[in-house]
Amino acid sequence: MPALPPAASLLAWYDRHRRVLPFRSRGNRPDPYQVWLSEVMLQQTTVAAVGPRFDRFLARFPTVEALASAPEAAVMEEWAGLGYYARARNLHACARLVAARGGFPEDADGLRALPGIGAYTAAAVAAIAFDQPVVPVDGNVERVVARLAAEAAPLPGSKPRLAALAAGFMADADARARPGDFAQALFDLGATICTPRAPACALCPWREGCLAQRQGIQESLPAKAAKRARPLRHGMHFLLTDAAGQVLLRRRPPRGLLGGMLEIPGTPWRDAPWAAAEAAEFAPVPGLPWRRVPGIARHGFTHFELEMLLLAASVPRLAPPEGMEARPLAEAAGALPTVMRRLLDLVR
DNA sequence: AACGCGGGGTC
DNA sequence: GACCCAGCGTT
Repeated sequence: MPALPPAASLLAWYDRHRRVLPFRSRGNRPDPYQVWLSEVMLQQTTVAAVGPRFDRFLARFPTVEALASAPEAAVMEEWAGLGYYARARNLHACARLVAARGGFPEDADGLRALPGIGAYTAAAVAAIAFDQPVVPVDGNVERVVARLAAEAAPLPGSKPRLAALAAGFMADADARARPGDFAQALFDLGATICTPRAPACALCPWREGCLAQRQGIQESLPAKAAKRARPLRHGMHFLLTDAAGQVLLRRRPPRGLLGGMLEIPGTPWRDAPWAAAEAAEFAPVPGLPWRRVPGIARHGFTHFELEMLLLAASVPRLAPPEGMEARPLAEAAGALPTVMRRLLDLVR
């Protein structure tokens, strides 16, 4: 293992340059509920996207007990637009377990056993909320450590080695004295100095100890395995409204893509485009005179691109079939995932 | 170990 | 466009 630079240099930099963030406590002791909630929201989600949503979520569910006693549909609706909806389902399940046991476990192993909490989140909550001497390893930390050590092996294969290197920081007494600050200092360094492109090495408190910077290869690290191309899929959807301005929505199956979220009824998403005639069998109400809404709604998912066409019809009064519900069109967007909002954009 | 799982910011 | 983000659960 190469020598790691001193934690004291990073902590001194952090004390001068730390970011002020909505979900980061100011001086007072952090609330474990708020730390946990922010860490789950921040999984694969940018700080800018989480900021306003964290405040809104906290206003609606101020404590873990309030979240535990809420209906799951209310939690899913509050999460709408944030993506990775399994997070919301696991968040709710986790809140119930924590409320039942009277509080969060205070060590990483105990946290790791809860739904939606993996190695990263367990370490982050343990360090930030409970001062446990652990180093959470997220994308920022992987990048910082890969550069410090000039680790040439590509991700994700190099994950175990980078995690082992990061864990080595807790041998430094200065890091061990302030585990929460040290973790957040690593995040801030990765977000503002040791960035994926064009890192600001001239401003880095660890410049002297960075092997990649010394070799001039920092911009090429961490190496990553090539990704597969995303295929294009097609769908046709049915916007059924009534005279009272209600729109017909359907609840998706509880697991899988957009699991548990509301949607605008439609065909399955497949490789080949749909013709209106063959899509008709998927219409929520048979025999209506569907008319094509001009335009194509496009949306990108993690592993495929989607193009959707929209058909519209109206009835005097909606009578939702089993598994569906009617909502005022004006408020439907707030309850729908972004991919479905793209369809509503077509009728505006 | 590989894959499924959203959406948006940024260059 | 391509990359990446305070990753997790399943297989």
